[in-house]
Parts: sequence; C-alpha cells; structure tokens
Amino acid sequence: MADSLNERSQNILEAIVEDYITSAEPVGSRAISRKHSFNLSPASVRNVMADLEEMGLLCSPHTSAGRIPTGKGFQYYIDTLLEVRDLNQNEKQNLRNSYRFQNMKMEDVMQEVGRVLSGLSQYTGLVMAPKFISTVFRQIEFIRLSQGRLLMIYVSETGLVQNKVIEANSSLTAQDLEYISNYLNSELNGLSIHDVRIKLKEELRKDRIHYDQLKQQALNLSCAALQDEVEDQLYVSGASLMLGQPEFSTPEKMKQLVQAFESKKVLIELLDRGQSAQGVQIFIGSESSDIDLQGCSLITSNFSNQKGAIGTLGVIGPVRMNYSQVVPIVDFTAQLVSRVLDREIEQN
Amino acid sequence: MADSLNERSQNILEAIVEDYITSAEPVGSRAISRKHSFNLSPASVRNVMADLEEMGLLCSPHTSAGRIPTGKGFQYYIDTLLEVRDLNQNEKQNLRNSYRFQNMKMEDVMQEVGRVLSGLSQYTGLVMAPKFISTVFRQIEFIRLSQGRLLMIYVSETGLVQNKVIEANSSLTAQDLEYISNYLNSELNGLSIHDVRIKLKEELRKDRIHYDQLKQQALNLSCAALQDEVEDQLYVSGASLMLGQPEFSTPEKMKQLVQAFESKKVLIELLDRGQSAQGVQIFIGSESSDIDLQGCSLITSNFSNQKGAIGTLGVIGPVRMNYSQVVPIVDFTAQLVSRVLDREIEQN
DNA sequence: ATTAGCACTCAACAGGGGCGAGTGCTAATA
DNA sequence: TATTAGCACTCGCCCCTGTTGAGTGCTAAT
Repeated sequence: MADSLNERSQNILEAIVEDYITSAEPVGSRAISRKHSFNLSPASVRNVMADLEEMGLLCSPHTSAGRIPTGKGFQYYIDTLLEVRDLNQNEKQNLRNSYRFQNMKMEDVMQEVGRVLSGLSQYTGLVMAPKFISTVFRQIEFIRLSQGRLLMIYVSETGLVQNKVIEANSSLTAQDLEYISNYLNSELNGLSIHDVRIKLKEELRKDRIHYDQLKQQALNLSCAALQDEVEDQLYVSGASLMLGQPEFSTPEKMKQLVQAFESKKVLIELLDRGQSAQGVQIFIGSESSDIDLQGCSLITSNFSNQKGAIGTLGVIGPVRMNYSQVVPIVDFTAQLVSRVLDREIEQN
Repeated sequence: MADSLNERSQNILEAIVEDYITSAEPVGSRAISRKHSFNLSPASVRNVMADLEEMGLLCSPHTSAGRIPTGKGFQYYIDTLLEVRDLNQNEKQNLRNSYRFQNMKMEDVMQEVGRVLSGLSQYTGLVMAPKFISTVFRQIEFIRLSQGRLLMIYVSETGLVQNKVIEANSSLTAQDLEYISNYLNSELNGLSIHDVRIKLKEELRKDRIHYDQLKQQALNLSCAALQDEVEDQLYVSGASLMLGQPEFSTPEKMKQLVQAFESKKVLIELLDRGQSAQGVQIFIGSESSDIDLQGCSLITSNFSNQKGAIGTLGVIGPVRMNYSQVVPIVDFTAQLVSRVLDREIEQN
C-alpha cells in the first residue's frame, strides 16, 4: 500500500527524512521548498505533507512545529528510498587500516572491532562473539585446582578461549588428566560443540559400563564441561556517544539507555533475532518494541568463518541515524572479521 | 589544626554532614537546632557555622541557602568523626550468603563481587583483578593456530586464565610444544610472574648458545608470552545507579560520569593508588583531583591470597555517601574474596 | 555567651506578553 | 485542475516580572 506513493511524495518524504537526520529537528514546509529544488511552493509541500501524515509516515509534535518521520516513515525510507552505495577501493583500504588485528587474541579482536565501529560511526558499537555452541572444537585441557575442583580450558577452532570450573569428586592425577585430554582432543577435534554434545551422549549411552575407567571419566568430565550453556559475550563500545544525541538529552532517557546497555540482555535478544539472516539488517526501535530501546535503531550484520561459527556485529544509534553512511561500514567490517576468523584456522 | 575544633563545633559539623548525606540538600541552622537536641538556638548554630565556613569545612551555594560540607569537611568527618562499627555475626552471615561462588571461574567471581557490592550499597561496584605481574605461575600451554602463530594460555595459581597470541616463525610440531610446555611448567611452577621474568632473563643470558635447541625455544617463547604487560581487568557494576543520585542529575554530569566509567583509565589509576595500603581506604574526589570524577568518593580495600597476588575492590559513589554503611561491607567483602582466592590453591 | 528580632538576599516558581516558526484553509491564478 | 499567495491561527519558547519562602548576618537585649 505504501508503495502507492507517487514520485513527488517520495521525493518530499526523502527530503524530510534526510533533513531530519542531519538536524534532529522538525522539518517545515518552507525549508523543504527552499533547500531542495522541487520548484514547489511551501503550500504545495504542505499539502503533500498532510497526505503523508494521514498515511502515518509523518507526525507533528505540536500544531506549529514542522513534521518528523514516524517509525513507519523511517521504515519506508529504508525499504524503498535508501540507496546504499558500495565503498570504493580507497574507502575499503581506509577501513582495513583502521583495524589492527596483528597478534590479537580473539577477545581483543572483538573489542577492537567494537571500538572502531563506534569511532567511525560516532554511535555505539556492538560485537557479539560467536556463541559457544556454534564454535568448533579444537582443544581441551584440565588443570587441577583444589581438592575435587578442576579448571577446564576449551579452545575453539578460531582461538576463542573459554574456561570453567567443574566439580570432580574423584581424585585424578596429572597423568590421568593428560591422558583424558589427549583422548578427548583426538576424539572431538573438528566437531562443533553442538555435534560434540550429540557424540558424547551417544558414547555415554553405548558404553554405560565402559571397559576403560579413564575413558569413562573422560566422557563424564567433558559432559560436565561442555554441556551447559555459556553466557553470550557482548562488547559494547562508545555508549557515551549516544548520550550526546539530542534524543537522549534528558536525564530520564539517559538513565534508561545506560541501564539497557548495562544489562545487555535486551541487546543480546535483539542481536539474536538477526542471527539467521544474511547481509545487513536494520531494526527500528519503534514505539511498539522494547521500551528500553525506544528511539534507537540497530544496524547489524553477521560474521562467520567457513566452519559456521556465527557472531554478530553492528552499530546502535538513534532512529535518526545516518544509514547510508553506517550500513556500508557495518557490511564491510563483517566481511573483514569473517576473513580474520578464517585466518586463524590451520591450513592443511 | 583542624583538630582544634571544640566539641560543640564537632557535633554541629557531624550533624550537618549526616543531614546532608541523607537529604542531599543544603542544611540550614534551623533544621540543626530543631532535629538534634543540642539545646541551641538557630542563631548560635549560625555562629558556629560561620566559623566552620571560615575554616573551609563548609560552604554555601548562595547567600540564602543552607551550608553543605566541602571536600575538606568530609575529609575531617571521615578522619575524626566517623565511627565504623563492625558487622555483627548475623550481618556477616547475610553478606556471606549474598555471594555464591560455588564452581565459578575467577572472572565470574570478580563480576559477581562487583554486582553484589553495587546491589548492597546502591552505588557502583568496582573490582580490579590481581595484576598479571603479581600472579603466581601455575601452568602454561601452547596451541598452534595458523602458520607461525601460537596461542599461549597461562593459568595462575588462583585459576585466573590469560591468553595471548604470539608470533613464532619457526615451525614447531605438537610434540615440540608439549615438550616445551612441560619444561616450562616444571621450571616456573610457583614463581610469581615478576620472578619468572627475572629467571627467564638469567637463563637466556647464561645459555646464549644453548646446547638444547628446544629448551632455547622454550625460553624464547615464554619470554614472548610473559614479558609484556597485560591490561588490567576492571569490572564495573551498577553504573546506572550513580545516575540516580541527585548530584549527577544534569545531562552534562551524566555524560561525564559515563565516559569516565567507560574508559576505565581514571578508575584504574585511582585503584592503583591504594594498592600498597592495607585495610579500607577512602578517596574523596574533591575539586582538586580528576575532573572526570568530581563529586565522587571511592571506598576501596585490597584482597590478596597467601602468595601475594593483590587485587582491589570497592564502591564508588557520590562524596555524600553513606560511609558508615558501605565501609564495613567493602571491608568484609575483601576478606571474603581473599579467602576464596586461597581456596583455589592446592593444599599439600 | 546566648538568643530574639529584623532587615536582607536570592533561588524557585508562576503568570503574562511578545516573537516566530509553522500550519490549515480559502480564494485567486496559470 | 493543479498550484500558489495570502491570512488567520496555534503554540512552544523566551524574557520579564512579582511573589514566596528558606536562610543568612548583624545588632541589641538578656
């Protein structure tokens, strides 16, 4: 239905959205008529604006103010009016140079990506590391802490390190632990955690009374170590940049925003929603959705290595965000990070 | 000099500080005269107040407002008037129950401590993990990533896991790496990183042309792995609680505060300053000190295990903070955490 | 030494008028 | 018939004003 807009209405809507993006203030008919050479008088523009308002694409904060785009208006703009140009070689190279991944461990790479995304966009950068369950097993080690407590260290294909403390009432010697980890490392190498879990279940079922006590132990331990879900890791960078945006200039809005960023839960849910999709995705935090992120938009893209471990990165900013600038940055960064992940994998 | 205050002045100063702590508003002579049974008229109180103002312990925001304590005033209050009562057994048990450390890895313990500190105090909780250089070596592992790149995993005595990517142009086999880590684990076990570094330097100097190629490699690798300084890990919890405090209710103050919390640098510097001291320390962010943390006070205490790895935890709140409530919490928590760290160490 | 009394100060609040940006409607125009 | 000039109207914003009330400093009396 919204596609039934004629060209003039589209042009005017586009002009309003873009003016609003730069000014953050209601846009009046006079400004549109003057700045953009439509050769239309303010009065004509007003007529079109009234139509757009009726359609729910614009609204006016009060009678004598200009119009601002509604969530729906932004949605329409993004869906049908926004043209995202690709970066040229020069810009790509600049972006590549912004990131310094040399000899960085995975956590630092994630953090660096967030920082750079935030710095380039001047909004808040988000990076969610690949979920534990989607990572590919590379190596596991057990280290004895105090009596009955082991430290498990897990390394994924891409060099992501996880550790966990597990209870183990039996007293295993250092040799036992070495044997166990060797056994697991040879058995589980190259499987995703998801597949690891399936395999472990099978093995445990098959060998209820295992001939080899130590192998039995190994299965038990790895079950304890790899079964539970691991909290998602989310890196938030440049949260304070959002506080500079006029839409969040009141103390209440600020507090709300900082709370939302701090708990991370809402953000993770939002990022999860885009995990199945490909390419850049845009979420508009309209009035309907989460209260915590009212007035925010999210531009995300997934990154992944060839083995399928998927993470998400993106930028969160005000709805009134410079989409045409940020979208290509997010897009290309996701590609870059995917390549970095693959670099970690041993070529054979 | 400030100690030359007579008893009445002290009482009045104390009353003002405590009123101000609960109300966050300038305290007038009338209120003091009425609420606290000094049997003094407002006029007499005013005379004393004028003296205290002259001494720099109080100030008035404007002529017709009450008085508020200056930084110096708070300092005096803390140094000579504040009585910190110990927690009774009941309260200690409650505090113990607030923390659930079972089967938590170190990072999670740190985070949990921050969360609970923040929750109990209703201010912002800070935890700085023991510095890398002060930790005691327990185990090191090397995992091959791609061609020429190794992942080093280091575990400290208390189960703190660090990892790092290092360049290694030589091509070492898995067996080589195992040999190397075994060698290092036996050589370096129980030494602090500080001592490890000294030992490595010595060894390298001694065996410039080492008879054993692999041992030489081991020394080189561990040098690369353990030489650099590692970024301090700081956990900040409940930053948004600070934004609810009236002293940070303006947008500018909020932004400033969030920025300071986000960069962490200022906080780390501040926490570092207290690392050498014992027991609870209080820093008042007076006008003179860091601009970023104006209006903030910091209550910290160090925690450590028997081997000497030192970390710091604490609470940051407005200068107008409830010291008598928060100080014992910070104190006892530090003791608790120290005990948890020791629990990790193998008893032999 | 303490206190009652009094004049004074000043932030906070509410009301009112002018300004200006912007709108909707209507009638004239190409 | 689509466009536009003109005009009355709306309403947020700003500035000025007067009032209120909490609190002070000073002085003289106790």
